[in-house]
Amino acid sequence: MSKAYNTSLIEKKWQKIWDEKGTFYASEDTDKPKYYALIEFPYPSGKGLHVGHPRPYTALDVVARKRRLEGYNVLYPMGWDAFGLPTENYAIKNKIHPRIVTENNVAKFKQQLKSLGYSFDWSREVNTTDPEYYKWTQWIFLKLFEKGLAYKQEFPINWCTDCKIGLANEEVVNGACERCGGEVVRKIKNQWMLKITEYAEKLIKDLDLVDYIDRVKIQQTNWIGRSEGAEVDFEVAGKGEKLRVFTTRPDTLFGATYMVISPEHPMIEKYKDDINNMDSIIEYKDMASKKSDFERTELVKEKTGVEIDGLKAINPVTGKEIPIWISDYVLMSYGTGAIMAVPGHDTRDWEFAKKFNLPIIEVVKGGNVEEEAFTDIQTGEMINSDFLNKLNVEEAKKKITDWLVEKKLGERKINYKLRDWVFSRQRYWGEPIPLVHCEKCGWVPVPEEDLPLTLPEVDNYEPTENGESPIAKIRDWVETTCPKCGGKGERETDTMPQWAGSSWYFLRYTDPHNNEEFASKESLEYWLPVDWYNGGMEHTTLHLLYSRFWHKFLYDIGVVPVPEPYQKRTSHGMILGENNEKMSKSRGNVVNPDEIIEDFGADTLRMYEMFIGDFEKSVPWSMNGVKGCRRFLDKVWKLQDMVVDGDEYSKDLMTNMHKTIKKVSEDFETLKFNTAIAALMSLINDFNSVGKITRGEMRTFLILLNPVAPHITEELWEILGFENMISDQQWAKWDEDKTVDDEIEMAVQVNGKVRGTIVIAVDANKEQAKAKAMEDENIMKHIDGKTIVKEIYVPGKIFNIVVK
RNA sequence: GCCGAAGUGGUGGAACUGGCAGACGCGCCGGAUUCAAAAUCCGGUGGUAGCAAUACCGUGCGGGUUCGAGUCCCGCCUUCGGCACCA
Repeated sequence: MSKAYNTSLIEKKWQKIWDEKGTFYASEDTDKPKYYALIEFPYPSGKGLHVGHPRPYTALDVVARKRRLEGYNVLYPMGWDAFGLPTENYAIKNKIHPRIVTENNVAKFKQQLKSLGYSFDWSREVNTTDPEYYKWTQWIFLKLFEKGLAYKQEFPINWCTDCKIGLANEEVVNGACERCGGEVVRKIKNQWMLKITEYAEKLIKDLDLVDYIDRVKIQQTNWIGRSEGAEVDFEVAGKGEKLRVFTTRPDTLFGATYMVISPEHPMIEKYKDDINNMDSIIEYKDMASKKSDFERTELVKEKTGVEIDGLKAINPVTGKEIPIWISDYVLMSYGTGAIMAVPGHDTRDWEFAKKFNLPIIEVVKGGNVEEEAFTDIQTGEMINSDFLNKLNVEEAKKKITDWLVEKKLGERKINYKLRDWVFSRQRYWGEPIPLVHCEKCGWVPVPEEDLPLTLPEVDNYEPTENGESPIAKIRDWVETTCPKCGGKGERETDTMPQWAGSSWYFLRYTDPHNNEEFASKESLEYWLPVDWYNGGMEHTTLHLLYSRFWHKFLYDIGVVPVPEPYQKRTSHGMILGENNEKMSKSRGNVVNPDEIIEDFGADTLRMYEMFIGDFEKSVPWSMNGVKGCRRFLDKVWKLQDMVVDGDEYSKDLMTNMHKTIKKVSEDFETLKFNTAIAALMSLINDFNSVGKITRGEMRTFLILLNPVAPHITEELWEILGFENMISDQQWAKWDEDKTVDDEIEMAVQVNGKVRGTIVIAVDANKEQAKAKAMEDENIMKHIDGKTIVKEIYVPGKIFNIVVK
């Protein structure tokens, strides 16, 4: 009889062996094909590991372990994305240095991850807050600066009027400060920006080069939001000045009955002396400035706006004077900050025109513009549009654009929704931006040999009264000499956003201890691109896009060898509480992974998270489900008493063995971990009904289960005296011919309803199937007395008899 | 409001390319074992009717295409993720 299945003993034992032997270190053997598997490195929060973390980690651990058995040199690294707001806020509250907070959190996370038995190469651990790491984050920033992709621009931040600090969007709740409830307004700051828009086209086009799940590609494409259209100049009456708009519908120009500019548009300031209702304009501006962009979107159902009294524009094709309004639905950050309003054919303009009683002109026939805007571009025909009349929308677009270009009234233009990346934070816990401002030379980079520019010590991590980062108070750090002219200079006191360190960490993993370069050319050549990157859907538009941008930039300056960083991108669903709500302390539905490991073992937790449901969907936690997985592993443990001699598969189990190898092998590749495990469960049920298994069957079974449950399988491998360790073996192979049964059960339908089943050879023909079917009483009953009008026979699938 | 995704038994989910809906697990019911319980093992388990064979109904709702629809098409509803009213 076997010993009891003692999870904590077995799991600690193997974790120690793997650690000591360096079993999962990526080897230096570069003759082997490489495989680079990557998961999003965690933010080490003070709460410790969440049961959501192991889901993606286990999934790619399964892939990594399988790849090793398939003969690949695998890199599966782990690190810490450790700069960030929660740590900083914790530091402020508890007056502990964020570095110490980070160290503690990392230690806790690391211990927890180790207890799950992941095959990470811990020798390559990186930490974004380590000066030896952020030295290179700063270096990349300087390269961007050097190439003109970093620039300063005025950009609004969320400003809490009570705390007098800038807030992240997340900290603004219903227009109020999350911590003090104070009023939040938009305050303009001069900020560092990165020109991601310069890469907009490439970021869309090169999606063709990679294998991302469709919804990731779609979301990225939509986020970048390319649209073709035209910029058109409208003259401001009597001012000799042009007001430029972007439109995707230049064909509707004859229907433009008014203009709307953003409340922040510079024209307002410029012509303030000509504007008669400046008071109401300023009032409206103030109101708009109190809304975050998100609130402008969410709360503003009813259109609001104010007409500028004193300025008029001239429609360039009709020559008519039209009014100019301001409204917060027009944003300074998209297009030109001004629009031509065509209420007949744009829904927002229509609502606005109805509310303020502005004229609506129909220029595309097909709808009823008194009832609603007609926005169809497929079916309409131009009317009321002079030389465009009778054309369809597509033709009209082309003709008017040519006309505008010819008359120098406008030009073709491709616009993107994507905005440049605001790269400044007025915070302590981030990478210092390595620039010095000199009166004479302007912004000057810190020389490369002086990197890393490390964070100075401060007494207090709170931002200053005027919204500057706390490091602005450390005068002897701020005051320095200009690296260029040697004169007086001041350091930039803004730090980088959390996204910076995570935009290139996968490059550092390839050569994490390099002091000369962020990674050697050879390492990059060998390991890139990442073969499989899994992460959350919530990172699709920010992190994933930012890191692709940085990577493409590095490619363009010749320091990385491939144009795209990640060959394949997949995404996992969230794990919710048992009550189907997001896990959170306040909801009292948090599950602690340590307790699951303690009570059931790491293998059970790993297996449960893979079995819990569709990997790509969010799914509620279930304690009973955990028990079920433990029950399965108990059955696996008992198999050792059923093993009999024989390297071959027995006749009874032959087809099942080959089927299961195929199923598990394929499902692990396509994120269908749940059905792979279901197949292994079925197989063990078959083992139990046969009552004994050969060593050959057991061997294969352990190899198939190993990626999911590595500890118990290594232990059984050892107990049964198989050679070496499982991690030295080869992945199981299947024989396609042996995966199919000779005979199958086929459903027979009459008029599309199943009336019986027949057992026939897989390759039986229609006549044979029909003969069998006619033997079936119930089938005959439904055919009797009727005429057969059609027989549909799909070999191996179905036999359907249509009768009348 | 916009972008993306998803709705299947009591429950988590399965279902290849349009081909027996509910694999596998949980729960529940019955039985074995036990002084008893837990654990374990065996059997059953979508709904309605029927002793049964079987019949009808059934994949969010309403239509449609097809010999055949969870799967495809049109129109809705609900839930989740993301957001920058994107002209």
